[in-house]
Amino acid sequence: MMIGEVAEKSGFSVHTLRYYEKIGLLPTSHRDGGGRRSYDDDVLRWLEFLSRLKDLGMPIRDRVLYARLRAEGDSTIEARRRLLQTYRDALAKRVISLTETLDVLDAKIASYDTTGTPLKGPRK
Amino acid sequence: MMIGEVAEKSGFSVHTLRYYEKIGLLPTSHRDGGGRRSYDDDVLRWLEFLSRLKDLGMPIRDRVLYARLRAEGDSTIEARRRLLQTYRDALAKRVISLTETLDVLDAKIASYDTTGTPLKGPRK
DNA sequence: CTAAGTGCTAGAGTGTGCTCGAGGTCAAGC
DNA sequence: GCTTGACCTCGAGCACACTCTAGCACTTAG
Repeated sequence: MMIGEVAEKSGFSVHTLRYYEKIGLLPTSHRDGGGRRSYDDDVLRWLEFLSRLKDLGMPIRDRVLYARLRAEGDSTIEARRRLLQTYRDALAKRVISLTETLDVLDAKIASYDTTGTPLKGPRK
Repeated sequence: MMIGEVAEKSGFSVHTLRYYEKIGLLPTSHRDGGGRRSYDDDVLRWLEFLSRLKDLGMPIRDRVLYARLRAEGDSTIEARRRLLQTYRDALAKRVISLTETLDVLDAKIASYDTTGTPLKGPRK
């Protein structure tokens, strides 16, 4: 696969993929005869996982750290586990908080719908 | 209340509060004799709500828009409702997606924890 | 009376995470 | 053999949301 296809399948732009490689989120690409990057399917699973880490709010420097540990092999499994555990716990809290926010919004929207005036009691 | 107290109670910095006023997230403050901003308790509830909007990912532009509509009074209730509804729906999807991510992380962490079969599992 | 503390403005600076542009190479179809 | 389009590098630029600085004014405790 060339970079354009990876971009299309992963949802990251070509620019972003090259940027990710530069900062160490993606391993140094294998190149074809013409110097172009050549990828195999594994990269798509890795990008999907990276995308989840990004989405849950892991900053890029920790994603890079995780990628570096991963590249170092099995000896870093414990470090990776601890890193993921930290973000997992934060995420669990965040899901709870966002669920509360969802309730707050629903209440607010309901107050707009029923009374036409926010934060007042129920209509008689 | 002066700005420092609002900062302490709301969790926003003094700098941020002045910035929020400048861009229209907070109404133009009343000033005391010495030209200092003076707030009443309402501002804390408003800041808490703004904080939720921020937390759910509403960009500052739309928070400003919401604040502007709110300042314009009851005639904008329908517009505000629509705005909140949009973000509520996105948030509902996001909560689902983050819950999935939580499962993904838990599975991954569990695979790291299985010391029984040393690392023959999927290595993403 | 004075020093510490808090406040003020305008505007510049910062960190994050991309995003884009200039100027070029390379492979394939017509 | 030329055009088209995807790729390359390097580095600058951008959007967002603050965050901080300089230089000054005001208030309050001792």
